[in-house]
Amino acid sequence: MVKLTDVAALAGVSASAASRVLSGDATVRVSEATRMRVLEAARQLDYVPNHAGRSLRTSRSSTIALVVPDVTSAVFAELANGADQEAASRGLAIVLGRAERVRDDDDWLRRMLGESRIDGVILQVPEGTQPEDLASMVERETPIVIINSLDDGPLSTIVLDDAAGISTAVNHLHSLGHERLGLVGGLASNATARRREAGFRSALQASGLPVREEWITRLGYTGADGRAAIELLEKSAPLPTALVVANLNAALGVLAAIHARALRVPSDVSIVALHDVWYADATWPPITTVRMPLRQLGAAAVARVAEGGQQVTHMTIRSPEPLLVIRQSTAAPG
Amino acid sequence: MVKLTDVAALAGVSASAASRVLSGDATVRVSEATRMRVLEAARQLDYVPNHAGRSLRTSRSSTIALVVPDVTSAVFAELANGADQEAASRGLAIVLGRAERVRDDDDWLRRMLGESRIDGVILQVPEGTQPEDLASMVERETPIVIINSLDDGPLSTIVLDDAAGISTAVNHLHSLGHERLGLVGGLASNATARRREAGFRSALQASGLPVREEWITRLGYTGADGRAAIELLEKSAPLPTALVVANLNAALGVLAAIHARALRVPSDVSIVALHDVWYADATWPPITTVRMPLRQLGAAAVARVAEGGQQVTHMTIRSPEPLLVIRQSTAAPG
DNA sequence: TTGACATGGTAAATCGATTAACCATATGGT
DNA sequence: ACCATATGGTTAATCGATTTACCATGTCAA
Repeated sequence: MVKLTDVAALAGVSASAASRVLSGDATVRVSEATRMRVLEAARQLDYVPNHAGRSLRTSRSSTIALVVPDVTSAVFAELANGADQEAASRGLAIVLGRAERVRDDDDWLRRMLGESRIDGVILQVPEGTQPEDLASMVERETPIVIINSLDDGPLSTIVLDDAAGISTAVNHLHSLGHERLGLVGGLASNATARRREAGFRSALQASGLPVREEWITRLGYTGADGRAAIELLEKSAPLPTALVVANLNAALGVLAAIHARALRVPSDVSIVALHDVWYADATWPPITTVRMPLRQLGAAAVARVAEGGQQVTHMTIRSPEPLLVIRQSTAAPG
Repeated sequence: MVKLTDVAALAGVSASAASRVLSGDATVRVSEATRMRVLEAARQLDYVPNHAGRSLRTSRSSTIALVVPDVTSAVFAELANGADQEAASRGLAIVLGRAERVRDDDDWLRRMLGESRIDGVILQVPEGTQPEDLASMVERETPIVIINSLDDGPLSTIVLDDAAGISTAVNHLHSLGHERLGLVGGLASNATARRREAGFRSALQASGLPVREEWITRLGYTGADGRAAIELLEKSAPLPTALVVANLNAALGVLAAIHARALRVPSDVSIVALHDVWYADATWPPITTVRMPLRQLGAAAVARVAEGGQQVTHMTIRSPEPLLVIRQSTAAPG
């Protein structure tokens, strides 16, 4: 590997001068000619600074960890794209971590931090994690931001405007003429799920519709949870004419369970799900969804971590607004 | 952060001695008492070696990159689990890379290698990548293994036994009484897709069934590709009574397209898809799949990269054998 | 008693990049 | 003419861990 001294030698300057030129140090004092020779030498030798050397000296790794419960959740793709882009524009690298490993005691995150491989962390905690579970992270001086889950507490947080998303879904159904709406929600222990449920309730009230407790389930976000939700709702017949599903994965299960009962979507039941993901368009019928500003969430999280800062902030991403993507799972009732 | 000299000081030895003790150097010569003092000091101070320091000195980062075209493909989850586990047992870290970034010219991989942040690479190339596209990686001294795609060429490869997987699917359908089988395959430019198609042809022949070219599509692995495949097959009516779908994502599209035509699964058409993923169980009907040894593939890839070695090897993971997971998308014809 | 070897360590160099602290020469103002 | 200040650099220290090359003592055999 070619190193800084090789570049300096070729350019006929000291390593020190080369370093300052290459890092774009504004306070550097070199003649334009020298500058050019250094840059040209670096280009010619295809110089890439050694990360260990730089990182050791500066004690910064220019790397932040993005830790999510499930990388394979399609919701994650857009989040990661936003994060990537923001990181690239700041010269940061992102390493992906899978939150499972943060829970077991092999304790990936703590090791990465201890080894100084990571300057900061964006953490989406798994469903059901309580603020107390994060206590051990609070003392660290490392910037941490919790996304998409808690919206207060001793760590900085960034969340989506879940209530607005659900409200968009409710308004769509109401404008189609539905008056009997149910919610297939996440676990009550989950802060996101609570925000979505609160949004559901207030959207119904705003529309002058009744809130029927027996039409609200809180079983979780997986496909199996969605299926179970239909079983549960069935017990308190009659079913609502439309369902807001708080997560697209659950919506797959909901759809399957409805098919299994030989009901039709949307003629018997309309469905709107939160989060717009490729397979919303690959089901039958394709599912109407509400698209959330996940890309912006990712970018904001990187920005927040990169800027470090000691004070704890709580932020909600409201822009762009939740976008209704109408497909074929919603129609007028009856 | 506590460093080696802190530990050494507390234990009353030199940094040199502490280093050897902590790294478990077999050739070290220290008294048992000293050893214990060092270990105890490290424990007490909660010492974690600084990665940059170590990496700079040893010029190894103990990190390998796992680069896949789509982290959000559920197929990836198991692969990553196998890789993680093997890596952990070897004291290696894995960073996830998204292959999109390897293609654009910001050239993540080359930077990571240039910066010496990575000792080796496990690379799943995107559909349609040709051996020539990888030429620039060949010269590198860094260990690279290509997984799940090419099965020969100048770089080491590891693949699944795709033919055996497809064969398992064909045998299942044949044993149910199907004789008119179609294949919804991947792009012809894709090596995996070619292996699957070859497996399909030879399995049909082995079963004494005819190969009908008009029942073989090669449109790709996405949900939309699956939908398009049905449109294409439709033109050469009559449809086969059963379809082997080379990828579960495409199977979602196939299922949707079949529903859209008011045909029934499995009574009109049976479907088996390759790869067993959560949403196979969340569709209607739940899809019969063939589960492949992805975990073993991930582990083998890590092992191969970790062992470095200069000679190029080509390997196929055949164990455990492809496993048929019967759900409700397959039944006897008619 | 002396040389050889084992025992239990230590000192110092090294990896590559950054940066604080200098230094020589030129230029300008008074 | 001479001090002050630019200009255009260079030297050397430093980050933390590893590793090569040593160095005291102690022990044992001849």
